[in-house]
Amino acid sequence: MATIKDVARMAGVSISTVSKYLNGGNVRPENLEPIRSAIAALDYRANPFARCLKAQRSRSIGILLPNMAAPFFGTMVMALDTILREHGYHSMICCYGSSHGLERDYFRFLLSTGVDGMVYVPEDLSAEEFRELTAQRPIPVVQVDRAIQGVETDAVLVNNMEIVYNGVCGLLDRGHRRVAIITGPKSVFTAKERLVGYLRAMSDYDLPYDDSLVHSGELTFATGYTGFGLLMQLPNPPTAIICTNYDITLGVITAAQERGIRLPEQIDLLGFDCVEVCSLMTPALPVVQQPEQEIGRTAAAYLLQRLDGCQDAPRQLRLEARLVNP
Amino acid sequence: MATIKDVARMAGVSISTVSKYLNGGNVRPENLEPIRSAIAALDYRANPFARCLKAQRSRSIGILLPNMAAPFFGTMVMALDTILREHGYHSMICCYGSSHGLERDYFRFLLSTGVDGMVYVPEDLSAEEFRELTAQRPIPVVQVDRAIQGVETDAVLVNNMEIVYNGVCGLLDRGHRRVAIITGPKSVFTAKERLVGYLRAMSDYDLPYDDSLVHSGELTFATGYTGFGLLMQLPNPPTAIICTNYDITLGVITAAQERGIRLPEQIDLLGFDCVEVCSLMTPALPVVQQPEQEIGRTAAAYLLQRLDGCQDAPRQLRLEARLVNP
DNA sequence: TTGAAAGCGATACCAG
DNA sequence: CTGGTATCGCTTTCAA
Repeated sequence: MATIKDVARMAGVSISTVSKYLNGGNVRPENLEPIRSAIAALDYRANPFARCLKAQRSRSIGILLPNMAAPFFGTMVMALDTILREHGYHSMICCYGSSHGLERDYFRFLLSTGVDGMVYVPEDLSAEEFRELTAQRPIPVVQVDRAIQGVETDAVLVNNMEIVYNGVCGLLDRGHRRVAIITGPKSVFTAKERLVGYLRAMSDYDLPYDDSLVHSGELTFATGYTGFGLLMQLPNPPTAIICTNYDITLGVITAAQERGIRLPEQIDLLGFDCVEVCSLMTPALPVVQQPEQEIGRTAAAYLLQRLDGCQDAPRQLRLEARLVNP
Repeated sequence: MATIKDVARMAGVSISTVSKYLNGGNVRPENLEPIRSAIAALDYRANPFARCLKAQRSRSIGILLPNMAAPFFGTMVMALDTILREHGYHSMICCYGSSHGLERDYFRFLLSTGVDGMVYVPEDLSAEEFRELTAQRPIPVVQVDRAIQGVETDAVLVNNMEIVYNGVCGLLDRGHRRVAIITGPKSVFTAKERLVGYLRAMSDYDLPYDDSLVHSGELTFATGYTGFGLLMQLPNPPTAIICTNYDITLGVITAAQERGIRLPEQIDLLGFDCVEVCSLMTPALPVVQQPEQEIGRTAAAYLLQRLDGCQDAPRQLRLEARLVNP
């Protein structure tokens, strides 16, 4: 690879002049052409490491999330990445999956990689751990989809409580009285909020809390699949179920089909995130759709503002999910 | 951030000694402890840019693909990334979407970023352009899912032709005679191969080629959706349709539902990639499932071997897709 | 405007 | 084994 030195030599000017040219400084007109052609001839490209070493910034953003094979996150990340790129940043994506040690490791890793900022979907980190991790190198972080209680950063969230409340009310209005919920671990922010929405709706309809109707586990297909089985075994099984993420919904639908239970005739269902699937069932199943793209775009905008020096108080935005096929 | 200099000073040794300690060299036992505690006290972490500048390698891999919100690519990338990471590499993911200028731009960008190797799902680059792009900085590239004709790199592909051939034969065996295909642009490697599989099956069953049964467009929902409409308007519409990717399949199913056409009773369908959806339809629709994880893992393995200095002739592997719900 | 020179932080050679 | 030093490629003073 050609270096700036080669360009300087070939153009017959000094290194500094080339550097100035490269960085938009003023260069005597008669020097312009030689520099330009030298760059072209040598196909010169600045070494990014040398540049970052000097500049102390990488123009890269860390993105840390559980899983990007899930359409929700995949779509969100694409939107995020597009905006960041338009502004000269590129992203380093890390997925910690369900392995909890990884979340902390990757957080460390991204920091050590020299990212200028971070978009973070937290799952298992405490406020204290977060602070400890970020103490060394304070960079702007935007929390997305979930927020660690007690950590004050920009956050782009969704109105989980309300949307589930509305969804459950819909089921109750249709006459259901035994409505179950299959949801993620209580430690996960979104799972907790969605559970609250469910509980509040049940309570508003004067239905007593029934522990056997609340099934929580990992945010996986298996949780939905086995959860459905367990609910069906109850002496008094539910007549409707609400799921709180993509994989759980798929698990439930699959389990129902395998048992020959027809949705929504025999068991009513409110799905989450998997609009493609729910909309294609006959009849279409109601499902919560989150504004993935808007989430990504907003997170990008917030982060870019911070990178631009914005010092406003941390903002916490709630975007609206909507009910499809209600 | 603390530098190696700070550590050296605090530990009372020279910079070189610290460096040696860091890189697994031999250090006098009594120096070990001071160095260790200095590192801990200062929370020292090597500056990645300085390190890369010196080492002339970044330990990062570029991943260039059309779209990672698609489950096929999302899953593939997750598997790929996991393996790479286990071997000390991290990945830089770029999606060029449907915007063709981007493919070349991002290729350039990834190269300029200093990646040590690349995993590449090509779409619009010619062999010549590819060679031109890679000429400057020769790094190992593994082509995945698709391969540019005339470019000799490792490639991990799928048996597109055979699987579609088998799928179409299945439809023909069930008595269908008018089988249509909705597929991607002929310029896309996989679309072309899948089309060949279709044509060959039709020809093997002595069915004359009918241009109106072959609909090709972008690999999008819209193509499937409108393609279905067009096919239905034919004076003599098909009785079965084969789709050749995720979005197209979704588009077709949606269009069918909106028109109240029942699958597979009225129109038989062979889907592609969207196993979640097809398996949950009643009855389940046959669908081609690709070994996403294996593709990712194999690509990673190939690349790691090259990074390790392997100079064998380029390998081209065909993994087997399979028919689900046949 | 230009160019010499001092770093940025880490590695590796080589003499001690 | 240790530590001084040159070097990686680039940016940025600072004099001229």
